Amino acid sequence: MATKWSNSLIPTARQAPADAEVPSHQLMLRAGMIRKLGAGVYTYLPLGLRAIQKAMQIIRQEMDQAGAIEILMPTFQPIELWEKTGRREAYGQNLFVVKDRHGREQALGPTHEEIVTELAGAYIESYRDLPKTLYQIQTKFRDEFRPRFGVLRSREFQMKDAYSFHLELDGPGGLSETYDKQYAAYCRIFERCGIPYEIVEAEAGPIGGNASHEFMVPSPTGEDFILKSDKGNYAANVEKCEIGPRPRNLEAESKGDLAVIDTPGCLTIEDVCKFFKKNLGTKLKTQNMLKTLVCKAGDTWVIGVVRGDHELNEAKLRKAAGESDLVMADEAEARDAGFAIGFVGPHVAVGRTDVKLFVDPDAAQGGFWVTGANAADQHVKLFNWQRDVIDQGTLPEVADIRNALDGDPSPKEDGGILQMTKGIEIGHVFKLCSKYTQALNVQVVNENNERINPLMGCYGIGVNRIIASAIERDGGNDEHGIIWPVNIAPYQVLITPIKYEGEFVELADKLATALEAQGIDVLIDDRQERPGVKFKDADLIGIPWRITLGDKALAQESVELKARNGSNGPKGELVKIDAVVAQLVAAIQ
RNA sequence: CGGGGCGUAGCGCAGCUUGGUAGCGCGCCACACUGGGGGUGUGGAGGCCGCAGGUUCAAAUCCUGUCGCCCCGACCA
Repeated sequence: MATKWSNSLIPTARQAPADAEVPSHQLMLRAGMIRKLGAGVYTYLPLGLRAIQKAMQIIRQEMDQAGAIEILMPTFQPIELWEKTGRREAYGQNLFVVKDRHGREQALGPTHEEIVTELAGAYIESYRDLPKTLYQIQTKFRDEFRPRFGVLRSREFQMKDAYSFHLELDGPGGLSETYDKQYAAYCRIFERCGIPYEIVEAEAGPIGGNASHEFMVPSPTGEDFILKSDKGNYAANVEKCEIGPRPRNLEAESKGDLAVIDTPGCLTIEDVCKFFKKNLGTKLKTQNMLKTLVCKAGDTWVIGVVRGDHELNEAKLRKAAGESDLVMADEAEARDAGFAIGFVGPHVAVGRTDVKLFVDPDAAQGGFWVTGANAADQHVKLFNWQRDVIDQGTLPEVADIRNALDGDPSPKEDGGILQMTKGIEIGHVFKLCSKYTQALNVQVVNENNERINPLMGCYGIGVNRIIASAIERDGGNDEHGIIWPVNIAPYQVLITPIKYEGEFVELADKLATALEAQGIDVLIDDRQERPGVKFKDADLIGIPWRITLGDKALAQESVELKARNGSNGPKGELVKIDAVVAQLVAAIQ
């Protein structure tokens, strides 16, 4: 049976709440798809639910096609598992932890690596059981520090997550094979959903290579930064993006003597620049300063130096230093170890055997650097690498350790230039290898009866984000409302009788029944509203095809057919009643 | 976590400075007119002014606390 508008719950609104900033959020609220219950928590009303279910159905079909098997794991998870893998710490505040009546802590799952690995440990015992790919679609919880943009960053959301288990990385049945299958399935899913996407390299983790990819919808409202070479042969997210070779010159001569300047309370680069302008009358640019960041790996201090206007990339520094456990140093601890946090300069490394010094090429230059004086409330100017560090017996290592920026050279070394855009992450595929099977001591026996940790892959899709991205995408909305891709639209056809009475009732029902017999879902606007109201609402909720029933067309035994995306003209077209079903079937399938 | 702001009807907002019986637009209900792009009129309903204390004859308004929400920043999927 076709849905009658009056029987559904579609609370459209003329105005969006003031706190809805981005188009998808505003339109989902105005179209009556969702209702906010609290920060980052939404009820899905009928239209929202239908859209999400359409996306889920496509995902299911493609997962099944790719050989994955659906299961459903608990949201409510023993905290011990999270402690064993170290992710309680790693997730930190983003992990929801609840106590039961006995005071035991449980996590509300933000993802399910621990749970699925435990499951595999219980039932997958032999290489004969491999490979195996399990997936689920369910609710995840993340205590986002700052939920925003409606459904794009919420605290409770729908995710498809798949996990695969393998004996080997390569070859038949290997992790790479399944990874490629999932990758291909993702492409089909997003194509069927009708959303434009780009695939970028993401931070790969322990085994390197192309071990992780993110699927991004290009959009100014995205929160992830993507860099693409203008040669079209490289794309990566900002955490991952390497930068091509850049000139360096550590040996440049100084332009004057090192001078200490009192800079009371100037803890940041910005502070120092303001101080120079205000108190010294000198215009100091951030790019003429050196930012010296103190990190720690085990007992070793690792200092990363980047230009004042650049950002340190921790993952790059970690790789350059060869220290997998490198993190930003605790401030108090660093102070105790002799680092004047806020006033650190690269020459702090001089004479210290417990410090490794790394410098980004853009910072490894001559010039008149202003940087910390390694004493509280003091900076120095005219810092010079050769004189103040190298001649003092410390050799800094030059390495790419900063985040890439628009205009940087491509790592492909083909003259390409990186360009920065923003995107919404809708999918992520990742080779986990044995991280979790080791942590949770899951083993299988191989052909030689040896016990080994199976390799894992994980593959996630943000279902809500598919819906929001479909609206955010180019052509996904206009000044009147949403424009759905046909495959994830809440309904494919909206029948709008100008008057819902008499022969129009019968005609609407007849067309709806005929369309539904062809597998097309239909919403009938049976409300006793003025035509203008119905048309405005139709545009707002964005159903791809609208059949308008009115006297004018009926006099010619016709109806009006209009595509929401304008593909059959701004006013649509007149179609004979007998022909409209066939025409829609052809257009939709 | 730092800075800023906001909580008054379903939504958008005014009222607060200078305390004196709570207002506007949209939406909602009834009736009439109207009837192909949010129409018009008349009449209505709807608020513990986030919550708790305090000051006062009197608090939406002033004070204190608290909770919630939002924005910017730092942090992070």
